[in-house]
Amino acid sequence: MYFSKMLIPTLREAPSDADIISAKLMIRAGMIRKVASGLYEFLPLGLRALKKVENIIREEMNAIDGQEVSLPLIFPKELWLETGRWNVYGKELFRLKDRKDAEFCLSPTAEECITDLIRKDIKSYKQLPLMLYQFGRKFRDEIRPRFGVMRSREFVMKDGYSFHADETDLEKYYKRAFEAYTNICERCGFKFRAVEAASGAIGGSFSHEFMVLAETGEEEIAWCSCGYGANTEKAECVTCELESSEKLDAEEILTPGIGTVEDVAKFLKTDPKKFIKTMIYTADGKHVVALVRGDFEINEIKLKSFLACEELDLAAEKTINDLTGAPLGFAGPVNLKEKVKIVADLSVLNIVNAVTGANKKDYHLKNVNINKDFQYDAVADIRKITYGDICPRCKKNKVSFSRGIEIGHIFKLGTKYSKSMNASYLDTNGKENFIVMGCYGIGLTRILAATIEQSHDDNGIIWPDNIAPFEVIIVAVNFVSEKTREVTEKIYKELSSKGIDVLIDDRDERAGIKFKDADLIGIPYRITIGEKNLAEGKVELKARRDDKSAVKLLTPEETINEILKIYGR
RNA sequence: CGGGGAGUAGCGUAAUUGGCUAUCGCGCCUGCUUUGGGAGCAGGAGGCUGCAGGUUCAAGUCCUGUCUCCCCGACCA
Repeated sequence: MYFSKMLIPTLREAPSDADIISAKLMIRAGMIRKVASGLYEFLPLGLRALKKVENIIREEMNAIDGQEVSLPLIFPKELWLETGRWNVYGKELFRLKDRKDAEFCLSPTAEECITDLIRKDIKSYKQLPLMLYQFGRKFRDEIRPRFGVMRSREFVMKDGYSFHADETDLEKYYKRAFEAYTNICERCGFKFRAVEAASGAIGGSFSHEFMVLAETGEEEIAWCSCGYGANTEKAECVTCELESSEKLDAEEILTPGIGTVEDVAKFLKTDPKKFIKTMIYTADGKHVVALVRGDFEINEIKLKSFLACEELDLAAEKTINDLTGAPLGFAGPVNLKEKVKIVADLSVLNIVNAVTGANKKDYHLKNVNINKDFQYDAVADIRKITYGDICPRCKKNKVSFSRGIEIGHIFKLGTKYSKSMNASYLDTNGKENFIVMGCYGIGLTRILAATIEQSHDDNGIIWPDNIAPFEVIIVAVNFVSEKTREVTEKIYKELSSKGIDVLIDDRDERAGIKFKDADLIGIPYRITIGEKNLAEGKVELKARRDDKSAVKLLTPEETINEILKIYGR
């Protein structure tokens, strides 16, 4: 492939609205262009890299008996009503109408469609297990698209769905899928971690996220050297130790205009750990009180999943007034139980002589004790894990935190979709059972961005060997020279015949420009052919990841062999 | 959804209290000279200043509306 014939519009400067390094570099390298907020065009170089990723994923999916299919991008509302997700999915769902006013949505994921497909064609245990997957555009109307292709409104994803006779078989397959995802991450050259995760709008009992470790990641993960790892949305929290002091009698204290835990603690010269923080929520229209220790925070995702509600929001100030009889900042659990459901976090169970709001303007209570001064309806792990927390698995080490980019997410769905959509099969006894499902997603466009976040320098992208748009770039310093041309063509032909993707920079440009562009677009290996070295029968070979000094002077034959060895061809 | 900022050539940008033919760099085209880490000289093409109204002798600049983009916030009682 000749550089001069390809559309690779590199830029010296990134557009001013590009917000992270990977977006800047992808645009500067001529891989993508922005069309509108969260919408991008893929140019030849970008698409080539995307296809490399696609092939790796395809190989791994085929290796776990996946079969590739292609589902529509537009789904009818009816399917989404069956599972209730037409309403649950909310504003993120792109909706549209046809000329007859029938409603549709653009695919953000395809559980409904695939379940509809198999319920029509799977009737017997003999047809199970089965795994179908596809590569496709996905659409999500993000609140705030940003970070280039990392959080865009249209993106490319591989989504796979497996179907099983029972949980045991799903369990077995889930492990294989986990391995396949691990392989994909390794083949893409990622530093990554697979962690337990909350399953969100997809649902199901259990899920793992594959996180590429990067400071710019939007997700936070908690992990321990014992092997435990979880998204902080999901990470379990251990119970706090019981305090042994004697329980005193509750007492009202004046705290004029002081509402936040921090301020009251300072005012009373006590520790936020002695506080029971009272958070009032509205869950699907009903009020709920959540209690948590003063120095901790409520994990709304845990709370939401505990309450099994669809919408959860902090209550409006007026609601707080009506419910507690006091303004924001003075709510407490005492005398609230009759009015509202109270869910206590594990962390409040063992506080003795706690401080809480008094449900009275400018007053707090001290020496409040659970079961003595107030009751609760339920207790659950509903707080956010935080610095200093002990690992919930080994219960020995303190957990560590890292930031990550979620590139893949696999779920044990169980019968969530097969039940609501009535997808069943007959077992060996002729008895009808719901099909047990798993689902496996991975974002291809996000993989590209994540790769660049993890692998770049001041000069540009540094592609890992496996997903580079080209594996080798030949910089012909002076392509007009007969000799240069001859050697270039020879190396090109030899490498191409072995399936190596080679880009020849044949442009009539100065060497400096060619080197800068080669570095910017990040091709892993560069062969430089110049007349001085050629007079000695030599060409240069340099890996993009090495610095300038690591150049090898080799004969064309040696160079070819070296490349073939690197790529194992 | 709330608050703030910004839209000028493919990219990055300038334009004083409203004032002359809308600036400069990169990129692009032509020619000459150069030729191993973003060359030099000369010449050239490219703009409905986001869009629609308004104020004015005069609008990139002021006003109104609208669209788009970016940033921050989205509540820890």
